[in-house]
Amino acid sequence: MSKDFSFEITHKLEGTHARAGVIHTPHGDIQTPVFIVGGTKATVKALTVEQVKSIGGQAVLANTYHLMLRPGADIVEQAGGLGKFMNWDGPTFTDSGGFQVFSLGVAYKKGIDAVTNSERGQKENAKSSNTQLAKVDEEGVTFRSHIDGTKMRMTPESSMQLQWQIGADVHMAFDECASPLANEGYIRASVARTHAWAIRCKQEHEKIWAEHHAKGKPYQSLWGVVQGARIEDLRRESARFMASQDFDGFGIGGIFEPAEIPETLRWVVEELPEDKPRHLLGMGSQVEDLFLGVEYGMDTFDCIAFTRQARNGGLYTADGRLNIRNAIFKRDFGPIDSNCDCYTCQNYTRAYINHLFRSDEML
RNA sequence: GCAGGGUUAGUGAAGCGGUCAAACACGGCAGACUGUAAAUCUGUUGGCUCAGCCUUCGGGGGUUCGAAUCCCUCACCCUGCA
Repeated sequence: MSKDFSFEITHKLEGTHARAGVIHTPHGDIQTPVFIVGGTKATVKALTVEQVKSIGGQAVLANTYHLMLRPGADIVEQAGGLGKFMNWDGPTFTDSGGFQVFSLGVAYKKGIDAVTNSERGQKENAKSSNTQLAKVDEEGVTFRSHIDGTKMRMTPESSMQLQWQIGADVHMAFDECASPLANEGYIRASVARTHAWAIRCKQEHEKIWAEHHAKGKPYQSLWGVVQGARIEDLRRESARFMASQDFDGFGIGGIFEPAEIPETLRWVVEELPEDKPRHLLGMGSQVEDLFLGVEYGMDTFDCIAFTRQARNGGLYTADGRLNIRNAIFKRDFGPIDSNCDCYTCQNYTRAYINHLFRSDEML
């Protein structure tokens, strides 16, 4: 069964783990390293697919959990798959829904900061959170829909089935993203569970692939997700384990403080095979983290931070970040970034964007 | 002309004798944003030489230990009746 999916490395940077390459998918090539654009609910918020393309977006990552709730994976399948559904003809990724186990579980109503070591996080963490929408057991996860409270169940097998229905080119294995504040015993048990789930994902994936192949449908790849928090032997063990399972690529999961990224990635990259792509899941809220990730051998990245920041007035320029809502931009009739040739910088002023944000205008 | 009601910080609006520099909302000023429960959330918002002090509740004058709150008066705005 030939798999219409491969990865080739075209360049390496001496003295680092950085490399450039190409991921070949049934929906076209992805030049790496690259940021995969967040399209959680089968839309890149506030952008048309043409706009995503015009700024260099090569691939879009959607979310299994969100699409399962709305509109339903079966509807996406009937529409002809994720790309067809959202009019994106390029490569697509789906996250497994594993992260929502975390964000609807221990991080529920606290935000991710609350489960990191940041000062603000510790303060937030002290707030009581007496309800969680997700509970983990060895077999899988029981959720309550954040939309209407319906009790639902997700397992490695069901995540695979849903992802095949949604039909992205890259699927993530169903994992548990443990809180970095959990005790070591919990984290070790969680990584063991993630490994057991990875085997089940792989088995289910092969089974579905055989069915699809028989019908002449294209391959959809499966990437294993490395966990292990900040514990070196666990991270290395997890990476070795995932490397042994014949996945098409790897996701690196977890929640990091920026300062912890280099060392953690180094542990993982030293254990992973060179010839397969590596995706950093939720790479951080700073643009600089992207460059750090490249240096430490990551090929693809995703993060919702930048689209969210943009929606809330946080804009990046060659000179750094600015908050376009600030009063100093009220009468600034220059472009956001004078060295940028994008549509917005070419046609609109800071004063106008400032006005749109202050007016809650959607443009 | 007569009779009622009203005038509170940038705006709207509570307060009706002390715990009032004055609730709340909006507006303003900033901040946050990690595999998106986020077009969301947080802080702050009279002044100052800032654990205290000063000036504010339409203007002026009273009562009281104490007034945004009670009384008199002036101004303006509404609503009825002539």
